[in-house]
Amino acid sequence: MNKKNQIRQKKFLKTNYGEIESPFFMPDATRGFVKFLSLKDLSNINLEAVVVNTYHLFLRPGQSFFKKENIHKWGNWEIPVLSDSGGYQVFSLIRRNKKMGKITDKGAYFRSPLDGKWLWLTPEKSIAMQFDLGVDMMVVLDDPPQNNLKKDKIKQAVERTLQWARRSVKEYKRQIRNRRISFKKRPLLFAVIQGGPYLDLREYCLNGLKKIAFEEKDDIFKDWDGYGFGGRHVDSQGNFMEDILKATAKMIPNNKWKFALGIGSPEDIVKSVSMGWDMFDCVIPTREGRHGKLLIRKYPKIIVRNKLKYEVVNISNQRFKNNTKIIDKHCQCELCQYYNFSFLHHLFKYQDPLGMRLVALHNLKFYLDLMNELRDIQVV
RNA sequence: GGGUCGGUGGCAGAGUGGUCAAAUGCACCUGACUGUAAAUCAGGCGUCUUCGGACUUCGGCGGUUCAAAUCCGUCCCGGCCCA
Repeated sequence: MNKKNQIRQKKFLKTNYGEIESPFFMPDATRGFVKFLSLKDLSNINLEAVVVNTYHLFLRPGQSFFKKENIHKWGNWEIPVLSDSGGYQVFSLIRRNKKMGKITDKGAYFRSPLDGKWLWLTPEKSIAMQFDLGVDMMVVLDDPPQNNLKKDKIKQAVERTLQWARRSVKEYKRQIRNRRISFKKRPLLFAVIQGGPYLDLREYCLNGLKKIAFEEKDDIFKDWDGYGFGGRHVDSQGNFMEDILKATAKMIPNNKWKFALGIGSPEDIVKSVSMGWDMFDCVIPTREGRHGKLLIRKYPKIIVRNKLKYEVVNISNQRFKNNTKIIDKHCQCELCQYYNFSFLHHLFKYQDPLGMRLVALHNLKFYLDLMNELRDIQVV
């Protein structure tokens, strides 16, 4: 470790379901479960928190279901659960495909991909649903624009995000009051900073969010618990938008949690941690795992100047047919303990769910190990 | 032995004179995936290529035709029916 490196200040996020040390990674359990992975699988790799999705759980099993159940009891989640607001679906469903709905100042009007039914998602409904879910951390509904839109369109999305954030806080306070939740037991509330690739818009958005917090401040709501980086963090070529991520992290007060929504690839995470981002969630380890992309760490495990040594291989490639080596003899996951490249390749040639599960699990372990490592060093 | 239907690219299976290097599916090869409409999606899949094309293919051989996977003859092989 060179002299510029310094021991990172230990930070712990306190939730109703325990503390998590920063930085940490949460897999996406969008529909209330991490695809292909059981609670036992997840506990075997010491998973610390998950992200569920308000929109998807709204569709099924539905809000009324959660009037009687909560996500912890129902899904038997004994770790902190964060719910995303459905804001990303405003982007991924509606903004990317107009047939899927429309966005108005009132909220987002979705056509369900499940059965075609229409669903209004407003900032208020999103917050109320997140209370019904009984999660430990929640995010306000936001409007994430494509990065390549004209600046005035992105400004519009920022304005809408701000307006929605204010309505979200009001609903948050209303819910806390009605449910008589103590300040200590409250779910944490995250705002989302939009602004696309424009730093001045990001700054404008952050200032707007701070202003809302100031104006809405009372004995129930003191301030945002954290801020998320909204929208897309990669440009149209898929390059990580390092500068804007770095500048945005710098603007956020250090006593606030910095949530890098949807980030990202292992190297993007390493960079983001060095910028000060604390929290991450991403579908890469699980989705790409199911698609046969296997992350393999290289030894010795060192991270120098934000460079992480690892390789990503497609296990379906013919070259693995006869490779009977163990995948990573240092890895403690089920895949590396019991199987080899060749057998895994075989599982994928038959598209057996076992292969998909094993790789998703392995990749997730890769991410969790990486986060553990990043806790011990301040990467410069 | 007689009759009849059929033999198409790794497999299944379209096509029945030119628009056919030949639909489609599977298999195979490769790539993409970043707050999950994703066990999904995209591309390639005869040979060679200076990426413009060039060359060899639809059981074998031989014809007809300007032109044949497609029509005719014959042979080989397979299914079914009759002896």
